[in-house]
Amino acid sequence: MKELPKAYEPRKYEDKIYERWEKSGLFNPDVCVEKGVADKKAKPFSIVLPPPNVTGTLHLGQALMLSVQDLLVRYHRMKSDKTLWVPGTDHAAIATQTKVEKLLIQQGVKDPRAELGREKFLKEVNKFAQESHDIIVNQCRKMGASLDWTREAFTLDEQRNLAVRTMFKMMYDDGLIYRGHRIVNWCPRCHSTLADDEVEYKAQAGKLYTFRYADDFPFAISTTRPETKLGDTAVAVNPNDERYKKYIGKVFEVKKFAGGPDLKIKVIASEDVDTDFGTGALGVTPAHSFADYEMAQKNKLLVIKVIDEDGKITKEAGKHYKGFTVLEARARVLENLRELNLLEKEEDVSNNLSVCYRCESPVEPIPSKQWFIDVNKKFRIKNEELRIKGLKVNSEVTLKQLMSVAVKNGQIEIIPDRFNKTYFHWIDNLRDWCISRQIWYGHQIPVWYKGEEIFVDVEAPKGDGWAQDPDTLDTWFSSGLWTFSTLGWPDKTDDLKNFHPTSVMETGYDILFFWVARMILMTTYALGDIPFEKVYLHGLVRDEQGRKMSKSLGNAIDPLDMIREYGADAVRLSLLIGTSPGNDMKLSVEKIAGFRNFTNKLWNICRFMLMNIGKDVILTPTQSGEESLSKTLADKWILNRLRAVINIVTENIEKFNFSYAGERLRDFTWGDLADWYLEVAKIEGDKSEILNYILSVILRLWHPFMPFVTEQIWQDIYGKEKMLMVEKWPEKIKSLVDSSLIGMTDFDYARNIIFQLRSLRAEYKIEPTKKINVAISAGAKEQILKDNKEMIVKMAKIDNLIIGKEVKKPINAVTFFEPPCVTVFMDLAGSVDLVKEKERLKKEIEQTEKYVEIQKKKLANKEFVANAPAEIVEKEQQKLSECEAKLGKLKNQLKSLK
RNA sequence: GGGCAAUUAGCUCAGUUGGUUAGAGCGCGGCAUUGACAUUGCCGAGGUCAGAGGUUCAACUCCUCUAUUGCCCACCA
Repeated sequence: MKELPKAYEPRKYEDKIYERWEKSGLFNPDVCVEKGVADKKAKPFSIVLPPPNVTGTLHLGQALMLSVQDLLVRYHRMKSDKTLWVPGTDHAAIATQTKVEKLLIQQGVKDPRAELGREKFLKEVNKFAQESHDIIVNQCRKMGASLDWTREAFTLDEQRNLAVRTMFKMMYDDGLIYRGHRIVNWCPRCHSTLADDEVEYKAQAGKLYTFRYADDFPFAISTTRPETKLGDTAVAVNPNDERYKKYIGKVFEVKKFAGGPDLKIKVIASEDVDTDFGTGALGVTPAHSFADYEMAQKNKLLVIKVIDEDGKITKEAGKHYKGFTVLEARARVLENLRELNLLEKEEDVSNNLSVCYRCESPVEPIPSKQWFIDVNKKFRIKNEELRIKGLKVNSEVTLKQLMSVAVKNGQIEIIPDRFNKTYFHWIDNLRDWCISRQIWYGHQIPVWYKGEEIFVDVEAPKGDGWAQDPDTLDTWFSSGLWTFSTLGWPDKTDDLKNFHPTSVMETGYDILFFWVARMILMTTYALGDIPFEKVYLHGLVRDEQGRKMSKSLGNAIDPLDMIREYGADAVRLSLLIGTSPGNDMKLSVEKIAGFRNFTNKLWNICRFMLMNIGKDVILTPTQSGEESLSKTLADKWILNRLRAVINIVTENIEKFNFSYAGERLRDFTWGDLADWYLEVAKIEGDKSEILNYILSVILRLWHPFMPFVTEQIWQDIYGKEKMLMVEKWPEKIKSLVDSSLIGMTDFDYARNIIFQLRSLRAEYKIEPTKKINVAISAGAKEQILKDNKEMIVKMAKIDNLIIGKEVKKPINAVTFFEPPCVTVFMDLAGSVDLVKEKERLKKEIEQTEKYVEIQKKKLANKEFVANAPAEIVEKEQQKLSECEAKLGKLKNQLKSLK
């Protein structure tokens, strides 16, 4: 029999183990079927990995996501499901391009895009992306992620590009994608549009200025952005506002506003105008505000663009302003207004500045011609195999409705469910999605122009003179296809048939809208099916003080450093235990170190068990027949505990309560098994079979949580032919013995006595040299003590135990000193605690009796039974029988105490 | 402005559909130790479960209000 080294050193084993796993091919479900690990007809279980961006290295958020998903995947693989976990990476358009631009600028290229041109620039980006990809993929391996690398995908590879083009064409033909001149969010630094949810808001101290357009303008307006007023074409007032009613419909001409352009200001009415804000009159700038644009549409106002794509003032604002930046222009407008004595008031206000979520530069709403997805347009459902409940083929729906139905009808379950509300709220407020981006890195829009002609198709048009739209698609457009594009769509592949819809989508709640919602949109539209059955949202990983981890704060924990120092298993446990879905978690190095201690503990538990199993026994993992293994009270006890823990762990993994499952398993392993059972085993001896059984069960239970150390132990014990990764998950045992049955409570009773005996020396200040005899009278429980006398004596570290009738002097818990021995007399049958216990039981019985009475009356009430829904009556009935059973149990307990 | 969540031991958090005496890890104090493990074991201190009301035989758990903190959405120019 082999022996394990004294301490577990993750670094020595992890890479080798991963290599063996990968080489075995068993990450691939097809190989599992081939090798008989999973049945061909087995239930499929599939997850598609949320693709990490190719912009950097693995961070803790991704470590968390890999831990959770690998836990699920390993669990299902061990349950013999046909289990697939598809890896991939995301090209992350703007993010990657921005990063490469920064790097090039650092290298001395002043304006990378202008200097290199599209082709050369993209070459640089691709080079960077490839390097970054290699790093991150390798880091996923370090975490132990059992991803099927043979199916790896990239959001920007050939297959995915085909999917994107196909999708674009489909939506275009359905009239869902259109090109329009609209107000869009524009980032002057990225030089691109942004989707609504790519805009973030930062609270800022600002100023609210109140001024008149001109001396002869009848009233003043208020604004925080005076520079945009160069493009005003109207003033909106509330139609009920007595002050301004008379002006509605009138047009005022303003000559050289603030030394700049001539304006024609029409006074219009709008219910949305708050009469109490500022002067109650709102300057309307149709070109640079979403709300104003809408008003302009309604009132047929001119749209004058005064800010351009560089964030500079256009010539429309006149020579006096042309070419200035927004901030410069603001100062200039104010200066002019002051000179003209038009500025009436300046107030400090806090307002929200819109910034780009990637580069944090201020975002400008500007009018621009872009591609949009229309979320409100009705179209006919054409999918032949429509699998969304509540919809019919050929009926008319909007994309919004599709997204909403799939969740509302319960086909997609979001965990935790409170995010349902957020999801629906988001859909309600959703506007058309601007999908074109003026960046180079991404899927180029499959649209070609020749003069006035437009051509939209999957492939480029034949013939000369066609030029493809230079813009690329929003990165979320391609990510939205991820669950099915990775499985081969638009081809009708076996993978698609077998593994779609996927079982679980596991990701952070921060991209519920960005990504999860878009996947639902794209999938329901393209396939007429849901993308996944369950959405499990994890929280953000924060530092000890609850701050976001970031490089600039210097509080970021690098998962790879942690893996090197404490092992991947410790990192995984620290991310899985003590966390709950949808809630942020705080992580510290100490916590990871704590779990490193546990991996080592498990190692040593196994090491010890191995030493006690006996050197000549050839071990094979066992799964059944444990009944015959229990010989002593302690055996019975530990097997009962083990059964309970198998059930708890299994049930809670199924319910996505990974933290609880792990905690209970740890409590069992450390508390029950190591601290108690193994100590007893030292005394009782001859435990080969039962230890072998327990060992093979706990290793399997732990494997999804900490795959490396468990696999290493497994192979050391059972040989390299056997791979724990594909061993069968322990069966749930349905007929679990009730915890109140003798096997459990009796050992707990004995354990209790041992606790008391152990503290005798301290309590009575007995010198270490003296021997202790204990005389116990314990009433009804005396038989237990007699049966387990030897074990108790040894565990309690006393010298002799005299039980029951053997006690000559009936004395209540006093000591009798008799050098060189000490005899302690204990009367446990009449201890104070028992009196308290009786009182407690009586009270409880009283309460329960009352309840039973009430319940009985309720159920005797014919009116209630006849009118209430059957479910409720049944539930009440159940409650009653439960309580009656409990009452019986309590009475028995009370009896046994007397 | 609208919404969501959190508030339990010094710290980080569990507490599974209301039901025995509210738990764990870390930290703290004490004791132990030569062969599984100092990356250890045992014992202990420490909680009016944020506050107030309500429902109930029974509330950390359900309801209402209040306070504090965090997040999301919208946005008033």
